[in-house]
Amino acid sequence: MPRSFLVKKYFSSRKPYYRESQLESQTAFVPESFPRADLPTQNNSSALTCHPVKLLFFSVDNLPALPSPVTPVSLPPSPLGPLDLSSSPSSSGDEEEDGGRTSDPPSPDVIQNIYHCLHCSKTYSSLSALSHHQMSHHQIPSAVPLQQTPSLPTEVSARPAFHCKHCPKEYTSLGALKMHIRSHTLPCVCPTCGKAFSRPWLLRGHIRTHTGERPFACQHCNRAFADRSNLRAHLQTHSEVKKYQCSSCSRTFSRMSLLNKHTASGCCPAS
DNA sequence: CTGGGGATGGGGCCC
DNA sequence: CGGGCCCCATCCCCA
Repeated sequence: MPRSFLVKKYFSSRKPYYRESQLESQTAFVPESFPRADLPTQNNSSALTCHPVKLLFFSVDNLPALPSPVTPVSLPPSPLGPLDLSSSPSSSGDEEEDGGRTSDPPSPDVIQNIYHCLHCSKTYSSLSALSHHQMSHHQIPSAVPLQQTPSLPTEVSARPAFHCKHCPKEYTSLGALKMHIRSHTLPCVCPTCGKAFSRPWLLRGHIRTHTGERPFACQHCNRAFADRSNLRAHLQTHSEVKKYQCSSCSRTFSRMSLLNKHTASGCCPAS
């Protein structure tokens, strides 16, 4: 479980999948505990919900163990009220992908106008707003890795570089960057427990943990798994010679992690 | 401590 | 270009 992660508010607008154009962020988030009954909207949870909701940051300390619908933790009321992370002085648009989040969860108090433009004195309440604003400075070499803009238009660079405004990562294609940004925005929200995911299929996999569905069956035994990767890992246990082999003692392991542990434990001091 | 299962994240590729 | 899927990797927990 991630040390900390974002929780988005769940809104049941029954949108099949994340479609930015059709969503508007609704709001009211219900911090964990996801008392669905208390949700501002009638939840209809059958459909996978995947939309760009605005989120709140919670540190692990505040979070309930999300995967389990239980453990309601009483989160501190959001200092943001109806969160409006993405709107800000000059932010028009541009909130699609981020809704104002950052990869490293800022403390909740970070939410007021605390995003300062390094190029001028303006401050914004959301990263997206700041980013949007900073576009106007994009001629200036960015001093911070916050831009999502291709660093090329004016200055030529050998290859395009699309920077994530939430973290230092950069990509050579806009598509890759957009995909990455979803890991910050987590647009896909589980209607059952409220947990948010970056991609619809991740959410689907998660939903199986609620439904108990296990579509991936092992042909060698009667076990079944909810995730193909786990089945694959399981299949290794049926194999005499496993996929991961210690280069020193030739012992094989079903998982890389087991081989790593083995190596770390001292079998292979050399490697 | 080791091995295995459960859950999840992310890049890449294909359609 | 975006959605969906594959594959790989990792972390946590439990027997």
